[in-house]
Amino acid sequence: MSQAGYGCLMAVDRHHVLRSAAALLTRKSTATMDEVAKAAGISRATLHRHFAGRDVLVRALEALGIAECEAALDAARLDEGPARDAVRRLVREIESAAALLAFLYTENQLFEGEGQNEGWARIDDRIAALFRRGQSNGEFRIDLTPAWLTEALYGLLASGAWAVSEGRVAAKDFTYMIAELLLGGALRHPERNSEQPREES
Amino acid sequence: MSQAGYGCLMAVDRHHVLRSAAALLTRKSTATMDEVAKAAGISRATLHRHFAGRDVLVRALEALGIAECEAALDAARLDEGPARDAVRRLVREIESAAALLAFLYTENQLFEGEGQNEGWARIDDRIAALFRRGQSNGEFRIDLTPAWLTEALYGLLASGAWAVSEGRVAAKDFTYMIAELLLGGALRHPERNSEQPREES
DNA sequence: ACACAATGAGACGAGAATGTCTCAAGCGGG
DNA sequence: CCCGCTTGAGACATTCTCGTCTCATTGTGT
Repeated sequence: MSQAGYGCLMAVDRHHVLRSAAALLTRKSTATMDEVAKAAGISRATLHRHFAGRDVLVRALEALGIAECEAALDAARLDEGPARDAVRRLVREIESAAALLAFLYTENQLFEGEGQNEGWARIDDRIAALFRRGQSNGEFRIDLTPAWLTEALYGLLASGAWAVSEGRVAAKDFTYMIAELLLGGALRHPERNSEQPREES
Repeated sequence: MSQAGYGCLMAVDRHHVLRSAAALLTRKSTATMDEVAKAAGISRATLHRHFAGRDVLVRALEALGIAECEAALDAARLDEGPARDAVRRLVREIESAAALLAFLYTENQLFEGEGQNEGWARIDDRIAALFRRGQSNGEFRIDLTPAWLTEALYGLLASGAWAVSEGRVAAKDFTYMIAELLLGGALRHPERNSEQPREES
């Protein structure tokens, strides 16, 4: 039983369903199971065969988001080089998961008592450690706590994802705007060379 | 008919109900009308007598949020003095409405087609104009668009409100952390005197 | 004391979403 | 070719929330 071999028999693969669900729920967090099924191109019955209920689906999305986040954290090599560059790498690596993150970030408000997945605590710790490293370095200011900087990063990712999805900012500017605002803020700093508009490849 | 005279007869005042609803819906955006009523200390029947339906309640909350936002914008005197100080005044004035704003900010994602209240457009314009003024001034960097800075302010307000409500950051640091991160970013700037931790009275 | 307005409690049906079930059809492998 | 697995479509009961209704109670002003 249970699709042990990921062969060709599985016409609908969990991953494709999850991606579709993430894309839909990001835009409309109250979407029906029927809408989720239609968005994935499968029937509601099949959706239920793979995810026994809405909460199971959301938990699976949470696991996906955590996995993508940790993959981004690994790829960003947070403990190498200047902390500011690590932050830029992190934002770039996490961009593709930002919409899903935005959904989960607001959805977590609903879990209230149930206690959230411990994966988030691990991710929080790794990001906070990066900011702490930057503070020890002397790169980052010490009057903003690592916890708040982590929280602010989440907020900016969510804002950026929404702003992009509604066309208020260009998708190509996503990484640059988030990273530069988080690092440098809105103020102009004459002595820093933060004036090249895009070009971050 | 219909309580034309806002006298002493109104035992339950709309404002108290709206504040309770805002506080509850900020934490649990899918709260039931029954939960909203209990949170306000009234019965569901009475709640329905004042707000004919859930959408009416949300619209009233939206109107309240817009009103508080515009009051904060007025009180902050955005066009006086340096733009950076105007931003600090704005964050301070808007702090009391931040939780409500956070709820409405995410709720607006659901309105999809219906077109959002024009009040938000006015508020967006006023805030964006502040950032534009700072850019013309030379105070703010020009590689971050006013639209994105406005969006980022919303995101940071929401993050801050949630972080405070969950105890991840201290409520007394709310204004300082949001304003300073938005203005100065995470990087340390040796030549600027941004190192006094609190003290913003 | 009386009348009236507002509230609280609860019943009731409508509607939507969910979870489960059955049955027919498609499709690949033995 | 036939078998078995998976899917799609739909029916069905259940649950939840909503909106409306009624009725008893409270409290206030005259």
